[in-house]
Amino acid sequence: MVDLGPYDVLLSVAELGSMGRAAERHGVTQAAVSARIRSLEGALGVTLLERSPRGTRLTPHGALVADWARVAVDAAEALDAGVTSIRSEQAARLRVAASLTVAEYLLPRWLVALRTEHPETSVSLSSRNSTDVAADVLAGAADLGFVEGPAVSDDLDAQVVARDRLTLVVAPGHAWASRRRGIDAERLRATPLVAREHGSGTRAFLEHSVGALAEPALELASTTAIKGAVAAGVAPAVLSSLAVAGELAVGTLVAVHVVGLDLDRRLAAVWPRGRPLAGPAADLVGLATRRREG
Amino acid sequence: MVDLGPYDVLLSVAELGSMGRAAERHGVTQAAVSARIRSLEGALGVTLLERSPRGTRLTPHGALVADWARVAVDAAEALDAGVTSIRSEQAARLRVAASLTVAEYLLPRWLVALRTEHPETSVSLSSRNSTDVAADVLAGAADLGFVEGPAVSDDLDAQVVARDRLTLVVAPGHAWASRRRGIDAERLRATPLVAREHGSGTRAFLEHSVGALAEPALELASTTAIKGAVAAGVAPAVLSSLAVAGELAVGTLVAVHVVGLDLDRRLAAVWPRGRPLAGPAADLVGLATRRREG
DNA sequence: TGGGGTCATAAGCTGCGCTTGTGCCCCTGA
DNA sequence: TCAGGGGCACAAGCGCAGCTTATGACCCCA
Repeated sequence: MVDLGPYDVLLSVAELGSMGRAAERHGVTQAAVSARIRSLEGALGVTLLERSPRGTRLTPHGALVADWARVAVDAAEALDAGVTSIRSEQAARLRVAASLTVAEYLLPRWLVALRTEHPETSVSLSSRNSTDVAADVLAGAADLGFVEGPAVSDDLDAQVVARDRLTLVVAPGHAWASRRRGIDAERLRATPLVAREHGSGTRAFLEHSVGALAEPALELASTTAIKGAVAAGVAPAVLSSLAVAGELAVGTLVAVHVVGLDLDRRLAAVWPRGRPLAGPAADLVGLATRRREG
Repeated sequence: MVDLGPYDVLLSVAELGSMGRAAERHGVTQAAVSARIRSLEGALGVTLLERSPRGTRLTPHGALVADWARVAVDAAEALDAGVTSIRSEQAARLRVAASLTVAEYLLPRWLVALRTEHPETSVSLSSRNSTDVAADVLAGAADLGFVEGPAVSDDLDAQVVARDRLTLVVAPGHAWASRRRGIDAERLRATPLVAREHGSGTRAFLEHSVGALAEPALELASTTAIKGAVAAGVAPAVLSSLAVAGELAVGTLVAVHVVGLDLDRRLAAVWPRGRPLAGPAADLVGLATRRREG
């Protein structure tokens, strides 16, 4: 597996314009940075940085590699922020409970941002379904919750932090893929889908919107596995737009409109009613909201 | 920086259902896999795998971590496939020249797929603008090219492998973000944008569609930097839908419709006319096409 | 009841990447 | 004109992470 360390360093050098400053940011020696970059260049056989006595700039090759690397490094940082928050810290200053869609796609990046803006805040995350999240927050087992759909309890204050849309997706070769008009809800109800095991909030929301569904064609444990099965032509699936944005852009999956159905969902932060948000919880909600509202 | 090795192993274990088989896939001992997983669990303070004498399954915690990890590992693999193809191999069996959008967003994943389907194929990649790509292919300096927009020369055969759409994006707080109707082309022409240095094919295509543009508000070296500037409210930008799909889904950026303008683009593979595709070049084009067509 | 499958543990070795220390080069400013 | 500082590169030595090998415990099934 690739070691992202050198690429992380490369990105810092590119941003800061000097190996010395990048070394400082990473808490290592300038010599270490120099060696890392050189060995990276050695492995690639091209120079990535244009050195000068005044500093350092990316070469065109370097810019391409840096763009690729940014994606990987960002994903790795999100992963790290996520797993750090899972580590059951008794010392955690902020206990968050989140439903699956939020935990899977949104929270890691929020945690990365929170870490840079408020490094002193430690977060502990537990992933539950939406009703359990509400229960945890009401019982004081969590300071802050994130749920799918409208507010679940009158005893909670809520703030919408994101939206998504349940999206019917099929493989590019599927008959539905070329239907410009989409399909109707009846057709969807009658079709076996690829679904998540233990049908989470997504499935409940879908059944609430279209009515009872056919038995799943296949039940899988992870969203990634579902996407793979759909792309392989097993059956269609209904997933959050957050989950399939990349695949839709690249064309690995195709979205199919469902006539007359509005599958927009609000993703909201919730906390005990009447107790104004403060401290780390307010930081996190503010940061999450800012990502949408500017 | 996070070491993705243990997560890669975790994903293999989850997929194969046993540490021993995962060890085999990675070419290491079962003991090494066991140790890696244990140390990962130790660092997190939770168990990720449910061990049994018949094998191993993800716990709910494990499933969440695995979904996060899949994103990071995939990105790292794409990065690795990309840099491997930059390594100027004299032994390369397939020389590819690609324009920036294709090189940045599409090719790495194609190369990952090519590596698994045809491990014996080594690829060398050079990133040029579309006209240079065509010239390289015609001159025999590249076996296969990928260009933006319609075919550039009558001496080349072409095959559309993907589409994208140039997209006007602004920060969520920008005045245009709330305009349901979008803005007209005149407004776009008159507005200084954040642009890429040395305006690549994207800028040329845009000027071809809407006419001469205002002087850029800011010129930056990487797409990532442009997205950051737009999100920070510096100015709008026009980028490939491939570049902004994730940000649009999450809400970090907002797409603005430009009335009466069709910015759809075809991304095509090109090769010398009359010489039917064969060998590694045919593999790659086929694989890239299949990702769209099923 | 033994054989094949699973995972865990212990001991020992290897190699990668760090630090420290130094050298060279270029620009700047007194 | 020359000293100083900031830039990067090179060499020597060390520490530790993670591997392998070898073995043990457990469970299931024939």
